[in-house]
Amino acid sequence: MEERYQAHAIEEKWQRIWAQNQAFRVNEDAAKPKYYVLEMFPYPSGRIHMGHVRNYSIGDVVARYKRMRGFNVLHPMGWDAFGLPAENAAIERGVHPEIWTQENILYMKNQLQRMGLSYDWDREIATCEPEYYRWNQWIFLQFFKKTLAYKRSSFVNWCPSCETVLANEQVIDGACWRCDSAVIQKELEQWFFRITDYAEQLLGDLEKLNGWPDKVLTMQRNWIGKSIGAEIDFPLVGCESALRIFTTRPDTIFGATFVSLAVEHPLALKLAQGTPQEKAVEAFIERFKNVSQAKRGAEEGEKEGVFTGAYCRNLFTGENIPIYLANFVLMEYGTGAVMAVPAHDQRDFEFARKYDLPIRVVIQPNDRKLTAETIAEAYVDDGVMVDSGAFSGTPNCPGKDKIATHAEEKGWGKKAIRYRLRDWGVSRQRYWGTPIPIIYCDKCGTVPVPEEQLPVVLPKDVPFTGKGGSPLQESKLFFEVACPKCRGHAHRETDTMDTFVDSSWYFLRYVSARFDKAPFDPEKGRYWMAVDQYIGGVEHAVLHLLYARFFTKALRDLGLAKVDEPFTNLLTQGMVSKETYRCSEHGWLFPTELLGSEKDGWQCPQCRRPVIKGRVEKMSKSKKNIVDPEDLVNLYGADTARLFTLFAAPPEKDLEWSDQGVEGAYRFLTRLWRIVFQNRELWANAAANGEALELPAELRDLRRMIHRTVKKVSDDIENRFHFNTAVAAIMELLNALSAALQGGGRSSAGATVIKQGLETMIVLLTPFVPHVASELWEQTGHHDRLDEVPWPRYSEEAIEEEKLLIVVQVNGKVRGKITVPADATQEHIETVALADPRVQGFLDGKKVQRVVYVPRRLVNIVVEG
RNA sequence: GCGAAAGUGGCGGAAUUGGUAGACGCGCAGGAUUCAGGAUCCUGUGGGGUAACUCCCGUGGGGGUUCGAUUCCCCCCUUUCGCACCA
Repeated sequence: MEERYQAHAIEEKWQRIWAQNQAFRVNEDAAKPKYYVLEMFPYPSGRIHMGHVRNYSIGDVVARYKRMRGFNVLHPMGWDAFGLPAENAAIERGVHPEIWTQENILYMKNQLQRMGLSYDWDREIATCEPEYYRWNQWIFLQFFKKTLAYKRSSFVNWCPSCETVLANEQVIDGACWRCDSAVIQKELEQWFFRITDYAEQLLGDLEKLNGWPDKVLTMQRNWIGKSIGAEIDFPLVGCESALRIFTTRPDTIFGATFVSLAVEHPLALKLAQGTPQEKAVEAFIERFKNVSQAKRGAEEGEKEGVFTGAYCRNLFTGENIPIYLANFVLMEYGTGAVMAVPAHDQRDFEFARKYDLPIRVVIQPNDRKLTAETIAEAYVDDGVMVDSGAFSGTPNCPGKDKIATHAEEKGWGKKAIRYRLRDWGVSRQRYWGTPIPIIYCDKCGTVPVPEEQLPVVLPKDVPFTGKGGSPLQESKLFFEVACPKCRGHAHRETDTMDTFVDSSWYFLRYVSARFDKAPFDPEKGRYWMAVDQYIGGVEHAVLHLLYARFFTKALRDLGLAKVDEPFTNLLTQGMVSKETYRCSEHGWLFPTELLGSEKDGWQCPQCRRPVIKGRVEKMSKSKKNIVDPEDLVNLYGADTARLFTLFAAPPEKDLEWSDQGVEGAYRFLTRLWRIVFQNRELWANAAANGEALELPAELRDLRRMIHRTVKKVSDDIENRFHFNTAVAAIMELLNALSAALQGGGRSSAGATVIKQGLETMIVLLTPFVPHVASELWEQTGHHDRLDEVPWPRYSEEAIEEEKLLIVVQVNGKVRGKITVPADATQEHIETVALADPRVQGFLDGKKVQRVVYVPRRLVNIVVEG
């Protein structure tokens, strides 16, 4: 090795050593505490991006730290390998999705390995392999048995021109991504998972997740959206049946002056038949039925509706009230019908004003009196029920339950709880996903594929045209099949599963990645689960994390998983962003193509107009502000890439890219290398251990700093994940050691302490920059591998200050600083503080009213005036 | 509109329970070294006043609690994110 820091040679060397020694392979070991750290696995899109580098650097610090702390660490990696881009590549370039995916995996695996990430690669999985997705199918069959998987008709995005189903991300502004035709909603039979069965548990168990960010918990809570209320019947006038509504405000029922229905409501058209309103209702339904809910009220929530011509009875008031269709009522929530209380619901209020419907105040606030004529908006807060028959005078909160109870007693309805959460539609009319293991027989109907016939393997002989329905229909070998029950003519389900299914249990697969009797070995699951630390982007705060929680609970109820929750602690890392440049004429520009200079202003290479330095934005191709990690590693090495992303910001915050910041990280490593390398003789000459030595004051200070750095770095990693401050503390230690080395006149005691400081620093750096740390460890004569060295300990005694710096304030302003022995009494400290000449100047003979003493920190002298 | 988080030097960010605001890094300035450039090392670096010890101001703005507030409370402004008609 040369005296110069050669990142590439070092990194290749250590990656080879780790691979040869299988350094990060783990097995169950009852003797050690286990620790399962997991980063969200990537989609093999082709190349890793900065977000991956950041995510996996954070995870690797945790994994390496815990290993050095004596934990048996499971740190696996795999590939979320099914999905749309592979199929798009097939359609656009004629590459088979499998080839495309496997090539990407190979390339990206190499990129990850060049980062020096400490994965147990023996446990690598790819969800597109039959050995993996057969268990998706197996789980589907268990769900099917328990009716957790069921089929019903539902709407999909449909491009009439391409004649194909579109995924949500293929719909751009309501148009097809390929041909730009308007997308319509088409009804298809689809498979669903009954996640709503678990709504209450998914909500309740959020309480257990103390290690999750509040933000994510709130998002999940809102997504599940529990509402407590009542379902109440409003009998139709001139008809036997009744209209059932759902409300969370039964206390306002005496103010219900009409009822609103969703346009999809089954009775919407029927009610109008034979009335003068029939034509108007038909037109209204026609107008809105193909418009997605998001667009229906796009114009500032403009409320629109139409009278159906029919009436129903409010059983509480005995009145007959009109039934309207309204654009803002959702068929999917509640019953698709709501009682409208204009005085106490803003939407109903606007609707009533627009269509001149009666407004009746039935809740009065305590501090003023509302009248229907004077209110400018709905009153939605609490108060006392008025004009509510026998319930008048009741505070509205208990009133909610009283009304609901009354309705139950009379047989008019029941108490009800509703969730915003919908069942999870898992059918995709796609090729590159897990085939749904179902067979349709002409005689026997829907027949599950027998478990012993799994996996149902994806056929290879499929054309990728981007037209028509699922490509699987085109494979005769796949499609045509004998019924497992009657051997008669049958065909396979051609839908595949949503790729979120794959990622809903992959963390369980890692515990026994090659197990072939079940999705995972329950014994190993018992040892490793739950994931102690999960790390990934906040964009998965709802869907992926909710589905994974659902699967864990469902697999627990099947007797497989033994935990209620999959992820004990969750860290959501911020995104990586960078400044952008744009020209008013030519849009976003790469910084490398700009003309001019930072100082004199940049110019557009095409039109020479001045370029505006845009905002700092998330790195994206379209904004042209991407930095490719591969370039970074080629230029500086993996350790620099890791160090920069860890040092520039704490993990949960956004990280703003800075080329100069990268230079700074690299400079630190070269400096570290140089200082250790140039002082190698320390290891030949210095005594082994400085702890027992009698040291002069300045060396005691240095030793104290070494111990304090160990404490600081340990705390920052362990308790806060604040790697930036941990790295800063190590930098400070290097600065102090460097100063001590330059102090000259090095005594043998000094050499011993400095050597110990440098060694400690190398060990502390291991989780962050494992390659250069390992190499320096070896260069300084160690024969053990650094990743197997235990994490350093600090001693409370060595951290203890000998002298204290006490701040002296006068009336809360710092006026002096005094140094006292650590064991000085309060009395002594106050005396010294008052005697300080600068402090005296501010006291100026004024009367001391009070002296505040904060132990070991400060004295505040309060004087008059 | 509702909900959440945040606002600190030229920049990224420190200050863990109310106790020296600006650690560490970047940038910048000066110096050393060098034929020169680069690299490296040293010193300085919130703003203002001062010959100087020192003093005044300063954590988005305004008020409050406190001996003492970046930190706690109230009001306002800005930014980011999430949900957006869920009855």
